[in-house]
Amino acid sequence: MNKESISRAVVKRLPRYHRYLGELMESGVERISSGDLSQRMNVTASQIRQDLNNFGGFGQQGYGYNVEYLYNEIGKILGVDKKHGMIIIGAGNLGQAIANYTNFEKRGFVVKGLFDKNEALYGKKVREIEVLPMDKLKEFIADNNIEIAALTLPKNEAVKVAEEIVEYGIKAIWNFAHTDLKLPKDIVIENVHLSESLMRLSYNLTRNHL
Amino acid sequence: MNKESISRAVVKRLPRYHRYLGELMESGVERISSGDLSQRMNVTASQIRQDLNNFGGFGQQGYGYNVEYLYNEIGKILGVDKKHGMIIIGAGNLGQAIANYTNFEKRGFVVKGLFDKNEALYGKKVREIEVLPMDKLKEFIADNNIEIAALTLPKNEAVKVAEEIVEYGIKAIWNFAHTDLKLPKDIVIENVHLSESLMRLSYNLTRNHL
DNA sequence: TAGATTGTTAATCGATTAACAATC
DNA sequence: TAGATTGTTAATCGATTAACAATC
Repeated sequence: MNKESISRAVVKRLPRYHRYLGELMESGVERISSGDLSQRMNVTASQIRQDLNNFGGFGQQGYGYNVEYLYNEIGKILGVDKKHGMIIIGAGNLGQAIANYTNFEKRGFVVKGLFDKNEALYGKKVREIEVLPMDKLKEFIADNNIEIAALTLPKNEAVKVAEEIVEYGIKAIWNFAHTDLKLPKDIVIENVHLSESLMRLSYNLTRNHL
Repeated sequence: MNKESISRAVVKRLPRYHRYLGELMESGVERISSGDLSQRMNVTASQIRQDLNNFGGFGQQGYGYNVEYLYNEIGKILGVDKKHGMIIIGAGNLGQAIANYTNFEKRGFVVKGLFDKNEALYGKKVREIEVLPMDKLKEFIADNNIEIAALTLPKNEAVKVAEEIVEYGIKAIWNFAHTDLKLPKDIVIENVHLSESLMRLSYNLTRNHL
């Protein structure tokens, strides 16, 4: 029932608008024009207005945008107005880092479980979250209304585990493994490929200093 | 002295080509055509050929591309044929996760130091890397030929530390803090904004299930 | 040689920017 | 009301895809 799909480029920018608006709110700014925001964010005012108008007219001529209202509206578009149950599979440093990062919780992403195949970690707690064995995955996902799984484990394991948890009803995968997952197309996959990020940095570093 | 600059879109794809070619090499494949590679990577053959021809003609008509040769050439373009000295500032879970990830080392990114303001961590070692106090930064960067700093600390601290280390000669920043750094334009900044990534996931999850 | 596949030019598509009428 | 600034259409720019001659 969605009109027509929004371009990836626009979606990619939305969280950044959200962040800037949040900061403006914190510093007590009530209204902002696209021109003003464009300068702070280092983009064009035209782009801001075009982006927002994909979702509706949030501003008012002669006034600009109400910061708090726009923040909340973008929050709704991004789905951070609702709680999302999340688990982390792979309780190594990276998995623990994510489990510890309470800012995700503020945006509605609630880490409810941490899984690992290493028995030595069972019972260990990160904040209030206990490390559980992999054979508890099915039950846990069903019982705790888990939509999202962060995969912080080696690529071979990630591929297998991904297929498994999709069976169990996981709707979205936050993939930190260095591989592309092939899953049914209604499953949302968001990749965080750190080595690719580092290689882009390296490219720019190399080009800069010719 | 560089001809004309390569578009961001192309640069973004290069590491992924590199990864696929590496995997092909591992499985003993010697040559590959753009058509074949395009199917594996789920992109068009035309795009692959266009992308590669930004940097030169690496293929041969009627044959395709030699996998190992192309892998190495893209490696050179990305600068992973050379060693790059790196430090990590912020020795929390995320900093330690990166320090522990030996795959970066394989691609030439050598983590030489780990810094934190928390005295309790001094002397602690992650692999062979010792946690050092912040007031050793200047000396360490100069003495160890450090080009890259990964910033894995809270945003307020990240902003200050970034300015400081640029003074000390850091050339590129791998920024994990949830803020945009404003630095001289010859400094390379590669952002990894995990909460923005999670919000994009959330957007797609929300749109999917209307 | 004939077949395959590149390198590259041309055509298409999509995203960004500019411009301005609508309107608060 | 006059000034400011949006929402939106039109113009430009850039990136992707298609097509094909060159050539191994």
